[in-house]
Amino acid sequence: MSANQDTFKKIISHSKEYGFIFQSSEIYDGLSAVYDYAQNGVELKNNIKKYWWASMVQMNDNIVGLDSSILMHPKTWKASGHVDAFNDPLIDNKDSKLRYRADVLIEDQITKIESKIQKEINKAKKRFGDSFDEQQFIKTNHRVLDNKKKIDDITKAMKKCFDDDDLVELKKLIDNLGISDPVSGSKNWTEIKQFNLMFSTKIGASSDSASEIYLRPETAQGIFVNFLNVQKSSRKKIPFGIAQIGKAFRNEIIARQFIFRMREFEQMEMQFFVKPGTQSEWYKKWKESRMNWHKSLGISEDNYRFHDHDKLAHYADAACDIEFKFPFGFKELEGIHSRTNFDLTQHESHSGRKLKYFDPEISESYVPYVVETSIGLDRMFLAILSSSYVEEELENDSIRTVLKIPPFLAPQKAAILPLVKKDGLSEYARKIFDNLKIYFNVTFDEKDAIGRRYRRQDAIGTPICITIDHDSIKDDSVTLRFRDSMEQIRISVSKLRSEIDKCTSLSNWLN
RNA sequence: GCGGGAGUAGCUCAGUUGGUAGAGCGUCAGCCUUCCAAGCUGAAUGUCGCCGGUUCGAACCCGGUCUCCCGCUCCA
Repeated sequence: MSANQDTFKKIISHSKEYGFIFQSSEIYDGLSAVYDYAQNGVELKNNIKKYWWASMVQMNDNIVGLDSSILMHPKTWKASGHVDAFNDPLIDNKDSKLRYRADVLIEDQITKIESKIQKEINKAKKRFGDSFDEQQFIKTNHRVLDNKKKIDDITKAMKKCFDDDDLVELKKLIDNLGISDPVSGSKNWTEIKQFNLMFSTKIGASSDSASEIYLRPETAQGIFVNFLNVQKSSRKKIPFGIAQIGKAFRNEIIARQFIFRMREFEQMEMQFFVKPGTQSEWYKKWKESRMNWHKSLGISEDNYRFHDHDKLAHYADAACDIEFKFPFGFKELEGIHSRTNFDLTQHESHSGRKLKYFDPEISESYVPYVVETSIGLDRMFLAILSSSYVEEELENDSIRTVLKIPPFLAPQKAAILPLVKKDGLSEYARKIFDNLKIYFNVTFDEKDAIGRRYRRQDAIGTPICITIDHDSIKDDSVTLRFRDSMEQIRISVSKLRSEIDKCTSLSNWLN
């Protein structure tokens, strides 16, 4: 096991032990790839949301928020392309243990036949030289015609299988074509199974009137279908953006790596609507802007990199990921996509409604282009957790486990700790706690030796410990002990609020 | 979904050829302590992942199943 995997295991254990993340329905043996956020996890997660929301919506007067529903009209997913793209007929090779998309295997076969035809043409070209009439050759050569017919038959057969949803026929097609595993050459295939990555449920309580509906596989479509409503009611002019935080659902074939790939997950997305032709400039701007946001967290910059997409999705004219160095390697944390006008145009044609913006500057209407920033909240959570988990060796050879979470994201901002329980220290400390809890998430602990209590707070990432001793009662001063440096300073009780605020307030990180 | 590994207290793990369920840490109660874990006393916590089989008897053997980890595979 590599050191990184070891660290990853420790982080998973730590998450459970200190109340960050539990597996869903654990007492029933859990539910695969579904997790719950516990008392400290929910605070951290909420703080990440707050920071993102403040950075995007509060700090940009041309971005507004939205909270659209998880359930949407079924036509949404037809328009977006998910109904087609998220349905894969998959087949396994029993010998090589490899899995393929059945339609891709058949298409590969077609490509092979096409190259046969091309070879035939090239051969003839050589033979006949300048006098070669390619069109005539294709029309008359029986080998070319045979192969053309083959392709035609296969295409038709495949189309029929998909139209009829007939996977048995599709399997027969693979057998009849003698398709073998490109790696092993084996023709020992399993049956074809249909995988639908979208969760479906029924809307309508009575079974006869109920119709199938999907849980959204991404939050973006909720923004697109509301585009004109938001634009008109907010009176925003292009360029402007709509931001949203919400859950999305994917029935992943495999879902692994803790909260990195879950079936129920949360996205923080912003769709930025721009004038056609200006998209690449905005794409660049948001690419840079989003990377700066990540860097503002103070996590080592070596942990981030861009990954520009070579193969673009059907809707995009440019796309990249911001990848983060998770314990299991660099993986996608956020995507920035130039989505063109694909989504809005699709919704126009499927809904029959116009989704055009009238641009007063040029007195013309158009379907805006869209630049999307989309970040996985759970991945962001994991990025922060895994990069802030530190095991420090101290001078006395003891190990200190500490979560060096950016202070404004920490679940608890401060812990109030009476040095000893007696002599009225607890009562005095309790008063301080009651005064501070109005403004911050603070916690109170009087059990065990003071050093151990510091370690407990280190383990959940509390940036400040406030220790009350015998002098405190005399002169109203307390000791502040800082998580990262373990340094201590003495301050007056009256300055506590401003001191904690200075260290942990979100507003210090904006801009 | 396939292959490999694993599942015993909150955590990390012991558990002999099948014979009454264990430790350390943590947690809780109390004592002692004026500043960086491991001082003292006591306590709680387990359907040994789950179901079935073999057996006089199963944490241990067998079958099934669930979950997790690793590798494939898939991935807007």
